[in-house]
Amino acid sequence: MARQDARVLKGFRDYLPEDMILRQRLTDIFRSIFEKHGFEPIDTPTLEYLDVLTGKAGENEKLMYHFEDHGGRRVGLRYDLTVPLARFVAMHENDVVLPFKRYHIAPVWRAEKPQRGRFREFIQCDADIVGSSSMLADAEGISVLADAIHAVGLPQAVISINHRKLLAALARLAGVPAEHAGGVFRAVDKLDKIGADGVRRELVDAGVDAGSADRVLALVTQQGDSASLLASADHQLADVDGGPEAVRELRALTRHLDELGVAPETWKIDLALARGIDYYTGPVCEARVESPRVGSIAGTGRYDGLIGNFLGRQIPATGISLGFERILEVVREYNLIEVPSAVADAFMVYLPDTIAQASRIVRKLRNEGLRVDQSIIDNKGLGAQLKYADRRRIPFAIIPGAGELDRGTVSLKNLQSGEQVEVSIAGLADELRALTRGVAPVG
RNA sequence: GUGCCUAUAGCUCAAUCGGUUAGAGCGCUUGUCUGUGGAACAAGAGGUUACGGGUUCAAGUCCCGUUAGGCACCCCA
Repeated sequence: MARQDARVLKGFRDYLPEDMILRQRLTDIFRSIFEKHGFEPIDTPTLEYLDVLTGKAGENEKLMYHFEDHGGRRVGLRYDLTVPLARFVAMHENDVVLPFKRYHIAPVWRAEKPQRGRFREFIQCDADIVGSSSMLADAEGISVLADAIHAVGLPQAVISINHRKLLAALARLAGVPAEHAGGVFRAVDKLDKIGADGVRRELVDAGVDAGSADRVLALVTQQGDSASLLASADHQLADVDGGPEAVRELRALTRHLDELGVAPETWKIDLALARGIDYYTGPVCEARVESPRVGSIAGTGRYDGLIGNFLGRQIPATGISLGFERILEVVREYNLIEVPSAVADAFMVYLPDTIAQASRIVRKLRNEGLRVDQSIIDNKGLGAQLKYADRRRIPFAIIPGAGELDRGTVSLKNLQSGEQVEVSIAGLADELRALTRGVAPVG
């Protein structure tokens, strides 16, 4: 018989139990941080009308999975969680309380070329605040970001903060015409990657004259601590449209960060930070790690125009996106999160004479909240069953020997050390709880 | 989507200039060993050399295409 090919699509992956245990642990950490900040969960369909996803512009359509469904509708798999949020708020305006704080942990799809930390199906972890113009909202997002970095223990993660309007004002000051502002953002954002000369070349290629390009570069590469950068921007932009407002907002934001207890050494103002997404309108922020080279691991930004596309009137919004897959790459590289070796706490061995009593003990342990795998290997000896449990990396085996049961006990074997003790059946649950504490899952 | 690199057993890798039946370690199965696993020893299974085509007396090795992975673009998490 011809065998069906077993294969998966490029950029799509299976997850083994050991993968999923770690992935679930990481989403548990993020969920708990989101909820600690008062964000509430929502979900939306994976499939949306294509025009909802692409909006009027339709420019990301190339990277989107889209097709015609059986009813002839043009549909697409969601490309991010932000556009669905905008549609969600517009449709449920009467059911949500503004400012609306929601988090959303769910897969999205992009038809990109896969690389390390880049997949075609991947999890996004977003938290957004809709309906607040206050810099408190932006500060809240950065606080989530800082907590997430801290909780995972990411080494040397740096949070850079800038403001889209500040960058636009600097470009205006340098003499760049407004229609080239987008090109300036894209070019400047690559500064640490391609260097000043590379950015200059890219600016000129985009149609910016050489003098303006040099002035832009000089302005965004000013050095100094956050306060002095803001002071000098304030001075330079005093008469530039949008400049004073941007500086005022960034000052408010950084003050709130301080009030929220976000450690000052975890973030810095970076006038060259732009971020690619074109719908950002206010403060933007990005976290990067140097190693492994997976690029940006999280970003935040204010996007006051997006939701209005669905509502017909403007609603301000700001949000954060944690780069789940890339953070996971860093976690694996540095072994940052210790996860239980198996889901089960203990493995109940099958012995032909004591199966009934063993099953009753298993039921009792499960009712007490312990995770117990009962052996289904009834044709092999004790040795083979211990080996099976150990290969599953279950930490303990319970051996319900007839002699022990007569004494009201079982043997409890630590499969790592080989140590074995006789434990009373009445005290077994407490004993197991004590022994497995510390590697229990979050929440 | 574009360009470059890579693909040999479950894993990590070897195979001279294109030359006989593609090897090794680890892992796996079985036995020594039917209430006590991991060690040791012995035996064994496992390969259309990613897939498809071509050149050649002869292809894992050279050429073309496809698929998948990596890197750089693009874009982004």
